[in-house]
Amino acid sequence: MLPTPFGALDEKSLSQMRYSIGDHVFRQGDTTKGIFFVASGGICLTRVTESGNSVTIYNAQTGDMFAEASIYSDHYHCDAICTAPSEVVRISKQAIQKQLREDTAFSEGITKRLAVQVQDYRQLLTLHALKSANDRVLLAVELGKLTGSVTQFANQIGLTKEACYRALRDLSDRGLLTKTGRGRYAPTPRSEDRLP
Amino acid sequence: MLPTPFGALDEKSLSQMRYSIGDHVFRQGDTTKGIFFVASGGICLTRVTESGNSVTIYNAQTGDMFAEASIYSDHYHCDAICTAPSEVVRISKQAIQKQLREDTAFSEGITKRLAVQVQDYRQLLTLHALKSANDRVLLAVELGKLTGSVTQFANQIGLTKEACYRALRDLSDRGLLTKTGRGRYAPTPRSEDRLP
DNA sequence: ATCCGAATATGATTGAAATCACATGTTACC
DNA sequence: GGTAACATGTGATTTCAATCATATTCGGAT
Repeated sequence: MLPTPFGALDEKSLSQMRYSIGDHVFRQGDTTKGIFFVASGGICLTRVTESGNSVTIYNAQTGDMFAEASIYSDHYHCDAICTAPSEVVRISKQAIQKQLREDTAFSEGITKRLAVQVQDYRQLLTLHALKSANDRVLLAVELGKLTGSVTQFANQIGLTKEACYRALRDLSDRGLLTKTGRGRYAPTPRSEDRLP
Repeated sequence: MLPTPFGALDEKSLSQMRYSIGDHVFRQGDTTKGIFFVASGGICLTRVTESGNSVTIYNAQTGDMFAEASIYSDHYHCDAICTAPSEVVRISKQAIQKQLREDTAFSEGITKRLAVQVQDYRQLLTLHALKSANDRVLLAVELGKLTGSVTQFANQIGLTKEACYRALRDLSDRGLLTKTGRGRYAPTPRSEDRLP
């Protein structure tokens, strides 16, 4: 089932697609055909900068949507690349625009989604503003950003994987993080949280 | 003046407030009263994570708005703390909700504003992802970010002012930028742009 | 007119992350 | 079972931005 408010849309405005690792869902510059929902798998949104660097701007996992803002622009501004065998639902742009005009609840839902996205980006920017690798990694882990691989995590927070591993080890040594498995780390609960 | 489309709102739905350093604009858990515009000063949004740490999620400066998503939730999910003597305009939640229902242009304006912000934040994130000071400064100048003081510019793009001055000089020496005055730099037109 | 604070600008030093290199572990696939 | 691809993890070295220091210029207040 699609997340609110997209459940209100007609079946005809949806297309089920399947992708393999490395497949492009769309490319930077393509004309916008709609927005997407990851039924299963993972789609990574990356943008190639002028200097040739590829930066991850969002890592959509099962249950996530992506390219929501494309309703308001003519072309995609990033690449969407499949990182795991995926089932993706494409929601037609025309259908969304029609529903926006005719259904106020739908319109409200869209606005809420965008507001949340703005919050997420502000959070990411705040993260990138931290200069120390330790500070950055600690905050990112506490915000729950370390879900997949450390490599992806490192890319998302703007560090090399090596710097990331080192920071994770250092923070674990200092007791600020707890290593819960190979490549798995969690924040160590603060003393205030424990009962006396 | 408030950014579009908030100018459409009645004067009665706005409250001008003044805060000193350390004052709370609102607290995590407070019932939502509206969204905010920083007329001058600075407001820091912090959140207490599950592990008990207090983390900064956004640092709103003069001209920024914050807590937009609170229109759609009953309680604020972070603290808003004043970091510099500030003038803040509170925009009533009820007034916004009323306007959203009754004024389609206003509703569309909100949505477009959020969509534009999403694009802007993506651009800023792309900028921050560049590791080299030269690359970052060059791209930022090309994007027209250097309008006010170099000090502000440096802060915006996540570099120290010293690193910024050095990059500006280096890029000028290499001919990629042109110094147009004290603290003023502009991109050197590429050869493709000049007529033969 | 002059005093003060902030911005501009640059030089010297240091420190931390990038880079390079490499070993091991894990998973998927033939 | 073998191997290819990739993730995890760490050590050694280099690079480059942060930091510290200092001089000059500009604008606003007295």
